[in-house]
Amino acid sequence: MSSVTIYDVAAKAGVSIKTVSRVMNNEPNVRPVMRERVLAAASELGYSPNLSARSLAGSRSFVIAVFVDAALTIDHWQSERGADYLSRIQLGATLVCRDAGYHLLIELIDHEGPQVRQEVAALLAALKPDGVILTPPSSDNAVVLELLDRAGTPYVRVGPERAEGLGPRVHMDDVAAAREMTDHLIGLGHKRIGFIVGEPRYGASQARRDGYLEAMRAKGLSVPEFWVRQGDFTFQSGLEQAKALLALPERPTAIFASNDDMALGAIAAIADAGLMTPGDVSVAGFDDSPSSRFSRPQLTTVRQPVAEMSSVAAKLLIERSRGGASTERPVDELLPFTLIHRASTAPPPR
Amino acid sequence: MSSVTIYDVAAKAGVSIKTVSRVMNNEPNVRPVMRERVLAAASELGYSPNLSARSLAGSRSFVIAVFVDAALTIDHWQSERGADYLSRIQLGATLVCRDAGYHLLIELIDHEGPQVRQEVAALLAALKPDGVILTPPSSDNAVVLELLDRAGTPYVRVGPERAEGLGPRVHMDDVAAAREMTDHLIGLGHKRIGFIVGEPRYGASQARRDGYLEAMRAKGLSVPEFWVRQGDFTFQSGLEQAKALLALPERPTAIFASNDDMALGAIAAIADAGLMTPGDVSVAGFDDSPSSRFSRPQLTTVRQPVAEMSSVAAKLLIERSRGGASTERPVDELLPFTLIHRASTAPPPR
DNA sequence: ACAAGGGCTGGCAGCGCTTTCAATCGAGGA
DNA sequence: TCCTCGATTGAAAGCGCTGCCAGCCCTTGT
Repeated sequence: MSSVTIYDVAAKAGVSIKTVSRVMNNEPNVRPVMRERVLAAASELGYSPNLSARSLAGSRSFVIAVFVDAALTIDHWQSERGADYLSRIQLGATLVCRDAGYHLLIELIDHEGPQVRQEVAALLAALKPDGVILTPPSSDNAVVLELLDRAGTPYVRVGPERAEGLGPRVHMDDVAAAREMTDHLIGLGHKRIGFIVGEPRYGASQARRDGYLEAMRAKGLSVPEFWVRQGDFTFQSGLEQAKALLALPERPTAIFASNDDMALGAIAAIADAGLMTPGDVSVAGFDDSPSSRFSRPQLTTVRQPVAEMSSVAAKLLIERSRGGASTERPVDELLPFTLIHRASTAPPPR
Repeated sequence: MSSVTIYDVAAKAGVSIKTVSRVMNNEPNVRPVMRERVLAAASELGYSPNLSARSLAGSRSFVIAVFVDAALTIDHWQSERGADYLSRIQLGATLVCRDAGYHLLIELIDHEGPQVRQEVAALLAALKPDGVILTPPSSDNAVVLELLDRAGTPYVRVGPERAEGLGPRVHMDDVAAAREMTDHLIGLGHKRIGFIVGEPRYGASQARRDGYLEAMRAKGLSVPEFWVRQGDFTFQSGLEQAKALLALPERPTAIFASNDDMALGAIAAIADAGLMTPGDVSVAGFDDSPSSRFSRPQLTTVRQPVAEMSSVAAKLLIERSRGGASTERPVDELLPFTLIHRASTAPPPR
């Protein structure tokens, strides 16, 4: 109940509270002897500085906030994608925060509607976080970015659609990833490769399609318009669009879906059509979601460095909150993806 | 940068800061006229009370912390289960917090090892959260519970193993759920029903097995020991244990796995054996994880009210932090589960 | 030997709020 | 009419810490 304060430690160590403060903050200009004595007293008393007091008195709050879209979370919280993506984001950030003595605050933001401005402003005013990690679609929300800038709160945009000039970002190269996966399929001998596009509201959807198209064209393969189908990241849409592809007179020998859920849908469609994966039709996904390993056959897919992105983001923010000013050039971290070759892709039937 | 303080609002409204404080906290004894005037001034200035200051001066921090096991998160963060469970926990709690003006803090706790005590103590001292939501295995960790009690921090245990007497809890009846699912299988005509137990460190594993055994015995069906296989909640273990079951001279006509991942493993094993689900062998799971809908056939499973549990937990904590003292009898909320009948269960082959 | 420049410590004034308690104003009761 | 009580307001005292600055000591330079 009655917790240990800095005064208690100071008294026990026989120093002033200012010295205790110095020790707790790892400031220089404290003799090792003093430091030891204070540390001993602190640990004996089980002292831990009060965050609110630190935040109120000083310029740091030791809090990193993560902005997550409310509608998205609620709509999609049952889908593989949402849950998985968010967990990974959190894992990366939480680990970094814990090690640095920071704390992670999750905030649901309602991006639709007119109250965003007020909501976010209130949040920033109340919390004064040392940094904010923006997940899509926050990463591209003009209002949010403006308020953050105006409040002077450092932030990092994770996986944003729009390019530089909008503040620090940590992302991966969706175009290259899709291109490489397409190259992989072409390398196996596929020439007729169908593509299922993701939910158009996500920038990643366009990027992945572009990568696919680039790779096809680079190899001189024509891409009839009806090979590129519009999905929405759900299993169901993958199922339907794959069915449509399979119904074509000259059906594709491979299907590349922009995420794993849709790829699983495609595998289901292939099975429903009495065909085999990858014997008759290869399937590639994107995300390396947990279920990509549970499917039969296991899915060839692209692993996104989601946890890594948020952990880099958290590190940047913490570093900055410690270091003080922004001495650096604009941050633009590009993290590597990985192609995961599993069993769902193989050479086309000859 | 320079934010709006209570003084600014007080000045603008022509009242004392105390009155502004009263209005912001919805305290009684403020004339409607004053209240209006203050509210107007506050909204014009875009004022939002500083959380740290409130927490430092007052007795509330407006922060609810969620304790999550670190090892679990890291080990299993790739598995369906971990990610899904956690997201749901967070969804429920975050929504409630947002509506109540509270904030959700995620804390990774390292339950193994000797430093738990110090780690948790430091956390509580630093944060002074108004409440803590304990997820398994925190829900049953003696050290954590003791520290929480000693610090006087209210908490709610979500889905704990051990029964009452250990503080408030919100949970579901795993035994009944497993019993009902088993009854469902028996009702379809199955008599030889194999069971795959989950990771033994989880209380839910025992509970579900017990429910299965109860149902079998209640119907007078004997359960040879080798029908009950030890898994560990992973797809792989489900696959292996199901293989073992299928290899039995008189193989079961149904397999009930204590979670969906293992159930998916069982479906894969059945397919590998050249058999059909549910034509030859029915499969039931537990969790209603996203991928339970993506499997072919779609999985019959039990939906746990995870988001509901955490949302109830958050509500209880917020209520208590507002209401003040603990006037109530020990909290013990039992939330209903739901059997989800999908395509993986059917009558046994005759 | 003396001044200048560090390294090390403590003092003190808040940070922006809530709490406690005192003060003021009316209305109802003796 | 005077007193009491409740409803309203405000003043002052911190909450536990950090930022700034003054003061001390000991080293170094000349």
